[in-house]
Amino acid sequence: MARGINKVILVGNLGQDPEVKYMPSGNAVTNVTLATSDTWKDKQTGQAQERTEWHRVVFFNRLAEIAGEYLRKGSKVYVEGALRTRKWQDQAGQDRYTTEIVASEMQMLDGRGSDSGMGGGMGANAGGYSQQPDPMGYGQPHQQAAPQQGRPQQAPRQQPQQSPPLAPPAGFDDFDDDIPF
Amino acid sequence: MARGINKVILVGNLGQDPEVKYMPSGNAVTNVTLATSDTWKDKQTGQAQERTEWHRVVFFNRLAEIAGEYLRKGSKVYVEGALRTRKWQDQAGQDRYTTEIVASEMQMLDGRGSDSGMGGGMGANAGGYSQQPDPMGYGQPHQQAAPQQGRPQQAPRQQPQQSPPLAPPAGFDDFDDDIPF
Amino acid sequence: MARGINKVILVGNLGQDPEVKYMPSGNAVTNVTLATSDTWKDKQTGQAQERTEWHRVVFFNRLAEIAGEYLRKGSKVYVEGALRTRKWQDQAGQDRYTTEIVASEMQMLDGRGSDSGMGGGMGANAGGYSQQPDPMGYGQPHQQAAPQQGRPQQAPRQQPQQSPPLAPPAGFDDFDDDIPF
Amino acid sequence: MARGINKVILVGNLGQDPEVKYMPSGNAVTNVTLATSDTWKDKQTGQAQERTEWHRVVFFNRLAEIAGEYLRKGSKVYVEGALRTRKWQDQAGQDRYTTEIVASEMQMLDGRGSDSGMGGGMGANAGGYSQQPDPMGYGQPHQQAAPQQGRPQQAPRQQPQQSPPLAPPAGFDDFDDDIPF
DNA sequence: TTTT
DNA sequence: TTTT
Repeated sequence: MARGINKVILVGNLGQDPEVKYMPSGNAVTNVTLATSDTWKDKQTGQAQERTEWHRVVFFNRLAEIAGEYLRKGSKVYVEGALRTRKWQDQAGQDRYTTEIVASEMQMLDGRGSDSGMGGGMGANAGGYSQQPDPMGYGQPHQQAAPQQGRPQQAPRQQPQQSPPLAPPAGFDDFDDDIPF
Repeated sequence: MARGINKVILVGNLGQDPEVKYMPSGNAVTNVTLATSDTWKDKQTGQAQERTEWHRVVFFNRLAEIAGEYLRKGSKVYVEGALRTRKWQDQAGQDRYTTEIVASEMQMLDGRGSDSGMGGGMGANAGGYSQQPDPMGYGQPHQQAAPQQGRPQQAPRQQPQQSPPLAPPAGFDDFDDDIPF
Repeated sequence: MARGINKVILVGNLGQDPEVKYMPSGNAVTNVTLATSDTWKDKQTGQAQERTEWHRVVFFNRLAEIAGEYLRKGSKVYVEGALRTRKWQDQAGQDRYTTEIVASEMQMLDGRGSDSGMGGGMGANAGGYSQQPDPMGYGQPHQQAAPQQGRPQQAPRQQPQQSPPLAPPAGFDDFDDDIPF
Repeated sequence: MARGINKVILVGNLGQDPEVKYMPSGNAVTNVTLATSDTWKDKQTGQAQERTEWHRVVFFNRLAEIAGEYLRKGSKVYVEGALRTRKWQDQAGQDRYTTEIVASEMQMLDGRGSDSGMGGGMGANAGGYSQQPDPMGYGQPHQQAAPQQGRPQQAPRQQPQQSPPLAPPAGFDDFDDDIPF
């Protein structure tokens, strides 16, 4: 249950191909960066100005697998999620904070980046939490095929501490591992 | 799964106490009307103007029970949901349409209308589809107690056709009944 | 100023080309219908099911002109706006209600339907209310060229009462006309 | 104009009283921290868990003055805005990043924290960008009275660089100053 | 009436 | 640092 509302809605383009990793539990975690931009005319000079905002978006579980399979650099995507700021330590041992959007819904808005039959226009909810009783079995091929190949038999090590560590949102998924964040 | 995004976010006050009904399957359906308003100054006269918009909101299942128990006339509430336009026939047999917001999330924003310990600030997701593994067992007392008392042993008749009939969103819940809409 | 929040976010496809009309004041009003859909598997039969929701969206002023120029049947579009239910009389003089989304922001999500250089990805705010000091002068060509051609010299008559009449949102724009709704 | 959508919707409580500052241009900038939280039951232990998310929200111009006047520690508030990540240098000269929500709309949801007649339920748009022709002249008393008292005759110095510097969103307001961010 |  |  939530006290308060923490909601983010983004429509933007991926800056890079998604990075898919697997938790020791086998659950997928996919990170992407999404660009949105504003353009305006400078009042003084009349020059066109542009500022691009880069958003770190993280997908978990089934949504992570769908994102990893269907999104590519340049893909235009709708993302809905929640803000989460993670604390981590840099090389010097200093506290650092990174703010991300933990995605709960994703929808591709173009056909690029899709070498499958899914094409632009698919939609997906956070793994296992769809409002639909059975969202057309998206997860099946992923849970059986894709992850089987991509998932290392040996649980991957936690990344070294100088980079922001993976971190599932509390109570968001079914990780058995006890990962502080 | 969804193609496209259909999202409504409302913060408003209830015009009346909630109306709770039960489907033949025993699932709860709660209807409320929510007011939002705009005020502005008339350009000509400088007079303050106000327009109130009334929104029909419908809750299903567990969320319907929570809404029925904790909301009251005047309650301030956050509602998130989707638009759905239902077709029905008036007395003359003419097609009529009613647009409602099918709520997927609700959050009380004040303590009024709550004679329980829940108070303002609680949050609830659409029944059974919470992103939390177990959202503190809200449904339990409701599914066991409240509905048991309120739910008629005999399935209630469908309302007469001159009023907009109840209608669950397709694929939204686990009704076994085949209700067209 | 608003009391409460009345917000709609849609991503969908146009069912038809936009219908652009002009108010007696010369301000544009554009209506489109937007489709969003849900698909799911029937629990009993395992059959794929689909339900399409049709949304009436109305744009005013500059946004109406941009929508009329760049959107076409099939266009995928992001729309943000507010719900408004209008009352009107049918042929029999009976009160009828129509719920629409009054758009305050629009963004094309594909290149189709655009025979201009604007392409997919443009964004536009409600006429005159952009957060940007000068949103790149979108309105200029429209306010000067397009409307000049499309706008009748004689103000068009209000539609006959059997169809839902045009109606700007209260306090939303700068109409001098006094149109009840 | 925007390419893409960058939207945040929060409902939460202020962790502290707002901090109001004034730019050299005289424009107000108000910072608040907003708490949202999730609670859930641990799957293993059945223990209730809670995680609070803290959001940095920044208001500019007229909205900053309204926020500074009416919000207080503990106030429940609705905020709509956009994500912006600012780059700044810490004492060691290292690049640091801070993500904030630049508010474009704010609405008080309770009466606490308000010693004025405005009470809970008021709404306000980003200064000067309201969709209403004249949102009841909110800014007037603030622009004339409140800021006059609170605003130093001498423009305040930019904060030392070890703390994240003030930074208006690009193209968001009418600052003449050239502040990099 | 759209879309995949 | 809030809130319930």
